[in-house]
Amino acid sequence: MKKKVEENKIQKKNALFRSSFDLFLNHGFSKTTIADIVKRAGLAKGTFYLYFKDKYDLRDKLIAHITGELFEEAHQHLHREPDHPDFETSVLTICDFFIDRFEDDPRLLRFIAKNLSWGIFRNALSKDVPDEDIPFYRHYMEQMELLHIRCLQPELMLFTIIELISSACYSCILYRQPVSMEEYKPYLHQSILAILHVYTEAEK
Amino acid sequence: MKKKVEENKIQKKNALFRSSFDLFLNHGFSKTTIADIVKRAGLAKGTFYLYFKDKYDLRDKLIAHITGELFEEAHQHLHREPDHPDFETSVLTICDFFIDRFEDDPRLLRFIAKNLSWGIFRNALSKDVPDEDIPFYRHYMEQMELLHIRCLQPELMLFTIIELISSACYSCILYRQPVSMEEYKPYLHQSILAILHVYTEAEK
Amino acid sequence: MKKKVEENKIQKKNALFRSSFDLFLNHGFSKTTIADIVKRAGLAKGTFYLYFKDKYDLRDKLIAHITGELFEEAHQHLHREPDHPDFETSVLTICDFFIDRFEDDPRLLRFIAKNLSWGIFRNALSKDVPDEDIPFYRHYMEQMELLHIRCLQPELMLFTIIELISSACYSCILYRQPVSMEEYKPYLHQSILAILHVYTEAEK
Amino acid sequence: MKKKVEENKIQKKNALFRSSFDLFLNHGFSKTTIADIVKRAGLAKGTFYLYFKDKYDLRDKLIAHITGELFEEAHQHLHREPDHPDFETSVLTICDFFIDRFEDDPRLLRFIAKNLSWGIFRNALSKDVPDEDIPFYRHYMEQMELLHIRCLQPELMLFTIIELISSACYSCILYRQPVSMEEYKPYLHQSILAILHVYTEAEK
DNA sequence: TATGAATGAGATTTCATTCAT
DNA sequence: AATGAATGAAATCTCATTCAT
Repeated sequence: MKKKVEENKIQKKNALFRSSFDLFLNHGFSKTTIADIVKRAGLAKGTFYLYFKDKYDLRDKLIAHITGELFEEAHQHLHREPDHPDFETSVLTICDFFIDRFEDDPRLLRFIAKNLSWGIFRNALSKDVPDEDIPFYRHYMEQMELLHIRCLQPELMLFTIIELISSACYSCILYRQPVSMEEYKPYLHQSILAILHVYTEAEK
Repeated sequence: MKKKVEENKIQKKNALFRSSFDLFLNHGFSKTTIADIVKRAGLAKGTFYLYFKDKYDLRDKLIAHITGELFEEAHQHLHREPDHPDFETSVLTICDFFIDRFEDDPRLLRFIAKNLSWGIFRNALSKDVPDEDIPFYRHYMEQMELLHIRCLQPELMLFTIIELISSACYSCILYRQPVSMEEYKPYLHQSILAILHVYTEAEK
Repeated sequence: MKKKVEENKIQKKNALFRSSFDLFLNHGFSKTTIADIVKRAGLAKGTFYLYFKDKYDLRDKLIAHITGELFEEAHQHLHREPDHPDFETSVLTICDFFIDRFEDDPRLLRFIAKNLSWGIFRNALSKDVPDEDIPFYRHYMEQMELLHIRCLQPELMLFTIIELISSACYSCILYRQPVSMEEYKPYLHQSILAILHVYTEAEK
Repeated sequence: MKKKVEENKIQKKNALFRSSFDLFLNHGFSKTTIADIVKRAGLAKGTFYLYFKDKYDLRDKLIAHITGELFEEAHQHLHREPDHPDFETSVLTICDFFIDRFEDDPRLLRFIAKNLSWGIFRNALSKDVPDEDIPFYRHYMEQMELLHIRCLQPELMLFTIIELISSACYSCILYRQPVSMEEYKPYLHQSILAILHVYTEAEK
């Protein structure tokens, strides 16, 4: 019967995740109060403190959670492609996946972009996905090996590309500055390819 | 004698800028209260509201102010160079100027990076600097013309490079993630050059 | 044991009622601050907002509360009379009860008169007093029936008389304008009787 | 040339009257700030204090001013009637004049009713009207004499009637409580006539 | 006389956190 | 483990009044 209690706890935690996620997206982190979060989760105020130290603790754990899911989705998306695309195509496909995802829900973009650091990020990418085969980061590395791509600094390459994509999304999608994402996308693709070459060309 | 009043007002506004700048850098935006700001500026609480609507209004105006100054500095810095460098060298020089500036004062980096949007940015770059020669953006455009560089999307190019630099500074300088800036810099330079080519090569 | 919490809440609310009542009477509504109210009630500032939306909300609820009590007193007072007085005598008795009550505590008069509307009033009169005998208004109606008084508009009659009494009290007791209540009382009685006849004569 | 200065001062004072009148009616006394008043009057804040001690001083003077004008209007209105009406008809005519006036502008009613005392009132009625024949109160007395009406307490009679009318207007016009003014008016008329008789009958 | 920038006490309100139940 | 009433420090913002110009 102890299992039931354990399940119950996980349910409560998830309720708090879901509730705070909605509120952070809709009203922003600093305008969301703990009272709001527990109310929406249907729990009492005191209960919050049984699961999280404070609002910041919740936020950090939430971001890791969300980011992990997002890359998991990206990963699944790539798998759905019929053939084995080459590496460059794979990267651009994932880039476009993120763009579409963020255009669908710009609030998600705002929340993640304002709060993400490479540390949390890198962590989320390598996290063991329950009942799944391979986490994103390992997959990324294996792909390069498989395709005989020589890259001495694969992490720096990934970092550079991801930063480029997320900066661009933030500015072009949320503010349409300096141009809309539709207009910027061809240039973004070119820039990404150029960066790929920077990191792989020399080693070929 | 009306001038004296006007001067006085400018002094007060600047006092609030300086005071809030220090506090935002040292304790962060949300932990800085208006009481702190006016106290340090040596003014009364009500005075704050004669100059700014609220803390957010102050922040936005402060960021535009600071960013403008920063690019002004970058501009001056480039002028100080002995010879006429080529365009690529100019860009890398400015990149390194920002890196140095932010390594000197990471708090400045943190404050700006979390709050800057390309909109404010672009504005700050083109703002008429009183009693000054040329704002940064105009200078940038003129340089390209002078050096016979063909670039159909100079603004997108600038945007891409600046986003790349600021993302990299944020992550490498503030968190040393994924690596230190010292380690990342050569790759950053290469990426910047690659992007320059994306935007100029085709038109040559 | 949940009852204890519930009781405690009622006590707190009453403490706020009592404390604000004293302060409103002694210093007036607008000069009384919430800080004053909670201090006197021995509670924390935040506690106030658990019970009332703001000072205005408290005032309205307090007035209804007080008015209800006042009519309850009047009701009790009438019952204490030895014999069954006729209707006219009853009305004058109640009139004099109010006059005495307000001369005893003119601050009460000032507070109520400035803030009472017939809406709140009417509400307070008929409010179901839990575990109490009969609210004033119902008693008033029953009395008329009992005494075979025909009155097609009993509410308008009551309204007219009460307004006359409260206006007179306000002016004569608080400001002795145009004359003292002692001097005005006989005329007030005559006016009340005249009004009673207006509403009942035609139907005889 | 001194006259010009004097005129200027009167103009400013009137500007403050007009501005505060509008604001008190529209937003209520306590929600109107001195800043609002001077802004609308097109004057500087300091100027306010050259004419009034504070907001309360302004309010009291304004009320007297308004009330005087109102009775002046009522007076004019009565004069416009073709024939010499008898006294009772005159009183009901004036009653209806006030009702119409207040139904036209209920905000005026609210402002006056909340702030008027018989003292200010009586004063306003007797004030020497510039360039006019007789102030209201004197006219009222003369009328009774003229019509051979014996009334030992004319002021108490006037007081009682006016209180009755203003209470009724306040409740029936502003809140339609207990009924609309349209519905209440016949009863109000009857009550007024009954009161007239109380004060005059005995002396006939 | 007129101005309006400056004041700063003080009002309202919020909210993370605690703790008795 | 769960609750939610209570806390009270602290934050924002208002506004009557003053006073140097």
